[in-house]
Amino acid sequence: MNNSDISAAFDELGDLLEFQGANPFRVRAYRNAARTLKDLGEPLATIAANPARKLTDIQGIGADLADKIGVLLATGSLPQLEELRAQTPASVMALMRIPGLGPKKAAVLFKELAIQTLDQLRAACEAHQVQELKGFGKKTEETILAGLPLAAQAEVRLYWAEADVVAQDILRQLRKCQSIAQLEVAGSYRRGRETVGDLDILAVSSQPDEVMDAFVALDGREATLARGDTRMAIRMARGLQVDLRVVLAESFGAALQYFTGSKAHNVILRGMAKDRGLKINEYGVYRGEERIAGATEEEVYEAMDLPWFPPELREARQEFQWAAVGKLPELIELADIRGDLHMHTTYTDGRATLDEMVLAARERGLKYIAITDHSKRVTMARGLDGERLGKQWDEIDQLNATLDGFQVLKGVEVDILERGGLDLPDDVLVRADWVVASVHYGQNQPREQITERIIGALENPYVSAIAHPTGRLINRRKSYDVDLEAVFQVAHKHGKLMELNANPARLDLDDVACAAAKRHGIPIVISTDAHSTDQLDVMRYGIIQARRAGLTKADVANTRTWKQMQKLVGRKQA
DNA sequence: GCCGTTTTCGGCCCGACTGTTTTCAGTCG
Repeated sequence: MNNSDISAAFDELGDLLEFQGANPFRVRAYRNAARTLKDLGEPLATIAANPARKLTDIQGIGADLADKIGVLLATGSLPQLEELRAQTPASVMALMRIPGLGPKKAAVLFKELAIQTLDQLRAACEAHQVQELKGFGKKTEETILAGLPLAAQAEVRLYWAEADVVAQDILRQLRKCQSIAQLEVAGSYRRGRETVGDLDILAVSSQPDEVMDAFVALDGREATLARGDTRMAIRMARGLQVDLRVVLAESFGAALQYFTGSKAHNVILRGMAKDRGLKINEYGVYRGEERIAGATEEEVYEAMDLPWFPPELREARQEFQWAAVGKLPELIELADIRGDLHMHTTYTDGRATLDEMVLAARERGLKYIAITDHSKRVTMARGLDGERLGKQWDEIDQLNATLDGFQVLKGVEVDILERGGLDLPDDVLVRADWVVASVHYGQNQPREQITERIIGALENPYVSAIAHPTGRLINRRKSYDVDLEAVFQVAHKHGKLMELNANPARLDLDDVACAAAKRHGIPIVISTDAHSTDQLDVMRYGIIQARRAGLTKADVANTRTWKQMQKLVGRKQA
């Protein structure tokens, strides 16, 4: 079992225990542990196998959970989990996906009416059995019926890039409301998570009713879910929920901090406040009745002697430890990027010509790009053999002769073949300035085989980097089963780079894996994999993911000049 | 279930909104 399997087991235990009405703090302990283990970046098996180390040194892992990790590693299952599963059909857990139905109400439905599936729940509502239950009523029954279709459709989280379009449109519309003094989108959107489940809008106004009227009038609103004095929630297309919170200017910082989260980050922050005899809520920081901070995020954090945290770091991972020693990383910014080292042209499956890509890259302020069209195995993209590649490289040489202050690198995205090895011979690759290698076929091979293929590519002296190293497509396709730890060790040994693919559907290496690669001393290269000129703009999504990983300008290779890059990858001077 | 320089028991972040309630529980973020 790997870390994410064990993390999933703890998450499931938390869900099942919550449904059983267990102590909520016990439930939280399982969920905290699940989150910590998913972010760990080092295999639990490695720690467990080392007698000099203890699993209980991991924050949130005590004697009990350490034992359970041991059992999971040794046997691949957990008796307690099996037992709980037997008591609670998986379909019952789906009841809790209905908005307004939590563990308590779901348990009542299960115990009183023996409801086990969403279909049975619908029938019970239609027979008006549900409204007779204690704690339920006519309204609850209607809410459940209205929520059934939402629970049936799998929970869809939008790509950050998609959420960004909706968020910017909402901001544009709300800015017309005269009574709004300040406006921000908080939540996981502000933290730059790769997917966003809902949007949290924060507005400063002394006229909450006017703001809410503007909110109701938004183009694209499909339903109003709640409306109170200061809080409101609506649903937009694709089931996207948008929450609005209206606060006074004196509370803006506290509210922005609070609604940006993450929840785990806030729990730690509030615990720190409590230790100091302070209380933090969304209105401010309080000592007794007296408010001592709240107008800005900076003063909220300062009240705890903490620096302002970039939202991307607020995941309760490393940020409080970094802050404690004054070593918060200075995160990379889009303007730091000098070159883009993965893109395609009409030679293969790109939609723009070589000249068009160069012009678009120069317009975006880049100093160099690598053209990395596909190799021949990728037949769907009309991949290049040595001869056609040579023709492209001749064209690049001629083009470079005409360019001033900009360089086009002769590159290729060489396919890592199913049986291992690369799709182009070394005598072709040696002539390239930059080679990215990637897996396109045989993605379902077993872990050892995929890992071996990628390691084989890293051992080729002419390969510069591995592109989209896990192959996942967010919401659509899982990662290959690759042992990244083993890959990183070999990459570091041979001085190779790893790509963070900036395409909003890929974004791999992800934040956790990027941070792990950094610990191995591997430079990250953030690339667009652009197949058209406008796709060069996806670079900003990669930057956000890199920031979430805590990467600085120095950690990202393509913030350097190409000359500096060449020293990094140990290739010949052009 | 975790945690500890007030510590090995008794805490564990905090408030808004809804619906079902005559004062609060459940859900949500």
